Amino acid sequence: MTDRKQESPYRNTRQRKRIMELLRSTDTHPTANWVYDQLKNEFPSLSLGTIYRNLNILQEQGMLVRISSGSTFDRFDAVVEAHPHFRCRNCGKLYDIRIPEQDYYLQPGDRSTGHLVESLFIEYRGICASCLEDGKHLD
Amino acid sequence: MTDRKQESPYRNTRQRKRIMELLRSTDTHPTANWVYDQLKNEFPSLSLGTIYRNLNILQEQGMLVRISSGSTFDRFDAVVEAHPHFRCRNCGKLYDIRIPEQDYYLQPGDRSTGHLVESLFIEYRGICASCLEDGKHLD
DNA sequence: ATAATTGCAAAGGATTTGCAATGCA
DNA sequence: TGCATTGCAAATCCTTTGCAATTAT
Repeated sequence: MTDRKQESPYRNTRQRKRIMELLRSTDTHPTANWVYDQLKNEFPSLSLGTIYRNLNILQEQGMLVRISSGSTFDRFDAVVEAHPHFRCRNCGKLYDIRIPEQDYYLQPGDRSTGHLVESLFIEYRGICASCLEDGKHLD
Repeated sequence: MTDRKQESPYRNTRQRKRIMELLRSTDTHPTANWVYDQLKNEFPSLSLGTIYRNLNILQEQGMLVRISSGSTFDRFDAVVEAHPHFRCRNCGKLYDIRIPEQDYYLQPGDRSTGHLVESLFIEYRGICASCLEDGKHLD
């Protein structure tokens, strides 16, 4: 492995740095608007557009993950490693679930996490058979 | 078990019936707009509002499931039973994965489904510990 | 008949974008 | 200095909603 300098066109602005720090400091899966509220005192002329642009860039860089929150606004998570979430259908909160991998598949009715599991949603992500076939993913 | 008549305030309009039929006839997890496009010839004065209202009602009735599609528009699935999905990061398509429950846990790199698995997203849904505690979910 | 449902159009809320000014590298 | 980034405001996109007319039960 040769070590070569990573050429990234991205810059490290104060705004971007603080957005990332903020997301790393919490496990509440904030919304873009929450991030904006937290930082607008620090940057009086901050705009929501800047928040969104940065969240998208940071996601592109793999620094954070976008969690689409059923039909309303998105949430962002600085914990990139795969881990299960729990969403409460009553209050809407989104929790991290930290359990060993072999215990990932909790059954409906399970309360071992303190939360009452009613249903499970699983989504794999990657490259589909069709795109693999014609190498379209190399575009 | 006494059998009593189910009192539902809902009506069975032609529009709702066709929306449901359409969703049952496909496994492409259509968007609201796709449904609208399919039906507007059949109902020349159909409106998107009607589609959305019906999708919400059908979801309420448990006839279909809303799948929030990372940051863009939602998709709907008439297969209500829990089953894993696969989302292609290249073409954006959403696939059903039909495998036995004990095989749910595919590892990154797995190609047993034909698709290349890169990551796994797991979300449980139910009532969180805090809501359970104060019975808030009974509201 | 009564109340759910429709079509229409306008409102809403989250996110994106064009552009001139700004500030990292 | 050059170009990514910012702030601002307007634009977009998906979804919801108010209202009067229609229709299922």
